[in-house]
Amino acid sequence: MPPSSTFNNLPSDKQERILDEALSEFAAKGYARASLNRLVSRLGIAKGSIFKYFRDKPGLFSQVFDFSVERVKRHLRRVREDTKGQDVFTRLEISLLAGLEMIAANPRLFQFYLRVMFEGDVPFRGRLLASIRLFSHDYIMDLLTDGVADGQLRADLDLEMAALVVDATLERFLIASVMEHMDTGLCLKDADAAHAAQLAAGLVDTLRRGLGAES
Amino acid sequence: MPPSSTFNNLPSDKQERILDEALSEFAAKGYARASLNRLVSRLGIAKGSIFKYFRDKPGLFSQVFDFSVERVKRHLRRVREDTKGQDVFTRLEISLLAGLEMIAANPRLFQFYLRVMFEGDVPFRGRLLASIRLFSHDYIMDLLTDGVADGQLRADLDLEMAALVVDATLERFLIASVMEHMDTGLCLKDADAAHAAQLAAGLVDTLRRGLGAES
Amino acid sequence: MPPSSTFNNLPSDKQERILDEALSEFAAKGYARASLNRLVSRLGIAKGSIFKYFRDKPGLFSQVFDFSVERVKRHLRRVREDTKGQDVFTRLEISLLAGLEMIAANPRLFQFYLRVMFEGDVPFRGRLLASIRLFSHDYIMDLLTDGVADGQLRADLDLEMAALVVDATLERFLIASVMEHMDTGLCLKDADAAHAAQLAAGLVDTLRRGLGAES
Amino acid sequence: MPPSSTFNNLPSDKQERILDEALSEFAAKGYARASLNRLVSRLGIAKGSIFKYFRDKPGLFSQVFDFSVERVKRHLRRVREDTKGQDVFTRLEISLLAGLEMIAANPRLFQFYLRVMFEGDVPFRGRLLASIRLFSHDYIMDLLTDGVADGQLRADLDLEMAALVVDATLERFLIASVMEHMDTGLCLKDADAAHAAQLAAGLVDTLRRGLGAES
DNA sequence: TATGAATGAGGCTTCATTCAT
DNA sequence: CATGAATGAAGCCTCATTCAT
Repeated sequence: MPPSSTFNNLPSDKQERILDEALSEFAAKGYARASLNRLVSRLGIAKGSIFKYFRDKPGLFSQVFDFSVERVKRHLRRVREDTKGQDVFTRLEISLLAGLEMIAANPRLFQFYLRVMFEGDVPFRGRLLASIRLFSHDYIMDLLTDGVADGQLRADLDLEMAALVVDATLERFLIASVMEHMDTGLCLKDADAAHAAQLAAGLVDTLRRGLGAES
Repeated sequence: MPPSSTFNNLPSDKQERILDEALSEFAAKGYARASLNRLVSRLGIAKGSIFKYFRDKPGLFSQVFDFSVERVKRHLRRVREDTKGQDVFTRLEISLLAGLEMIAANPRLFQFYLRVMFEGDVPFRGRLLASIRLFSHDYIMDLLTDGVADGQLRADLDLEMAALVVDATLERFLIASVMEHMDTGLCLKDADAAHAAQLAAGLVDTLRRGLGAES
Repeated sequence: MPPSSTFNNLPSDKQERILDEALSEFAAKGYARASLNRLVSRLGIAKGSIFKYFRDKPGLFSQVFDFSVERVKRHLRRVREDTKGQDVFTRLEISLLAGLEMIAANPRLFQFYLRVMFEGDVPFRGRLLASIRLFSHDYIMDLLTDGVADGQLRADLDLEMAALVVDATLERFLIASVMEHMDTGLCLKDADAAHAAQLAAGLVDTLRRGLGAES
Repeated sequence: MPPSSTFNNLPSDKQERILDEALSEFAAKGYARASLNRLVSRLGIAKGSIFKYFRDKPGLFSQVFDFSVERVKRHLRRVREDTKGQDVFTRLEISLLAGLEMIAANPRLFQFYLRVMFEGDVPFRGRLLASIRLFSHDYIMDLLTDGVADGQLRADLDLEMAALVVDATLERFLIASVMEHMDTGLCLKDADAAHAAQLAAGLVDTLRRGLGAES
């Protein structure tokens, strides 16, 4: 369900402001407890407009999700471009650190993601989680393919399997790094960032030992 | 805040039924979205009764938490008793498997726990999480102390530190094992149980290498 | 509606405690908002008992009223006895001061009285107010009759009329003295007591000039 | 706390009808026992609307108070204008009679005021009473100032003190005149109105003797 | 007789959604 | 197109009263 043309015709900064404020609301309260009343009053727009734009609360939610995930994807795709040609494990490590930075810089996004995962009655839940996993898988698959082409990975590697391992490892790392700090509101503090970087390096090293070419 | 004497004077099967049904509601909907209306109508009791028993929605929640956690504790304490005298790492592995079995047998409990962790405005959140962590810490500390007495652990081991490592490792394992199956409603399927057991063995082996006595 | 025999058979200190605590509740919350739940829980008795004793919330209220007013009447009757033989205006002044003291000592009583006057749906309201006024009238009538017999009052005085005037004057004085202090919770402070006494003297003096014998 | 813009945008006759019906409810039942359910069903509007308009029960109450007091103030200010140039004591007497008439014409208003004074847990009680007292003080002060300018009052008069005396006297008179008729529902009957006017004249005469210029 | 568990009506409040202007 | 007033279901909670034990 795309947003209504009414919404698409809005000046794009207003579009962003609406989606951004909605992200804040969903991240703070989860899907069900998020209040469109609060949202429109913070935005200073009419309540009816939200329904014109997105038809529904589920519609808004879905849109916010796509918008937010797209922000992350854009950033990661750039990382992938910028590191083209480098060693595959270095690229993995840089990607992982980028993820950590994004979480630190904008915890709402990860909070939102966790809500989608753990709240029960979120609309489109299956679709949303699958969409994330798909991107994640493709992203890693890309890196690995490059790595094989450059001879940095064992030639006999089952790429699908390897992607699964890497994906799971990285995601679990991110979640774990967040979980240790749930008490303080899901926000990584600076001190921890350094520590996290060190851990990330170790993690990637482990992967290299498992998947890297022998030499 | 103990439950009111009104509740304590109830026949204990009714007590259990109420707490159990409430656990289901909280596990399914989280704190805020759990509906006391739904609960009482499922229980077939009057709305007022719940408030006589627990005073509050937070009061009910707190009680359900204590009740549920106590069930887990009782079970684990028995595991600890039953394995007394065995090798410390074997005991850790058995405990871990017991945890996995409990999750498989009664996913509501773990779901409830995750809700407490990830939902924002849960009452007593800090206290509740701390209470779990404390038990977890004490439980492992006990095993390790026995292990040191029996010479199964390095004599120079910093027990507090070791307990922290083991605790974190085990908890993360449980959470991870659940997260892989969130899509299907937080329930481990049989096939996965076998796989999980294998992983658990590997995990414990790693710990043995790190903490075990040299011989 | 007298209290049930069940209540009359109670040890009289328990009777008093129940009525006294009920007075507190009614004085603090008014009739409608007074909570029998709170009352029984403060008393530590079963909820059913209240209904056995007094049948109803109105029944309890009526009983509390009679009990409380009786306390005042007893006190004032004693004042009347103790001052027998003294000058009638002195007796009026002493009575007035006694009223002020009672208000200062136990504001709940007067608060309760004001609630009966100003709250809308109080049961038996008419009867209760009439009962107070009747006592008040008879009390003053008694003093005046003595005063006439002793030649302290003009012989041609219309006693009924005079009683009315005195009654209204005194009651208004009490209410006024309380109203000035409503903000502070209906309680006369010590400093004001002195002031009030002075005013009372002036008031009685005025009455003497209007009603007294010429000499 | 002003009423929400939602309310201000309503056609003003609807605004008045809502506030007026709410005044009736509060006057009849007091704050705590006033029922918004009853109110909305009498008004024939949806329950949610009241909360959009006033946010709260306290919010509605506060608004009703301001609205009602404003009506009184408007009327009294007009009296003050219309009598400009007349003798200060005449103006006081007219004002007092105007107050009596308003009470007779619309007893709900005074009943409401008494509820605020005597009910315990009324929100904003302090602020509301103070607001009345302030107006009252300023009103009288105005009359007295004019009186001094015109040489109708003793030149050496302490205006603040005199205002206090007049204010207290008039207010007490109003309350007393109402209290005598509480049994019949706070409504002055016609017969009493005549009597009250006579008393008012006497009262003002007393003030003149105390405060007036000597000649 | 005393108890206290059960009841359900009614209280205030929030919310997503609709629709006339 | 935007607005925002109206709606009413559903939420939590309190209370007086009843009745089986």
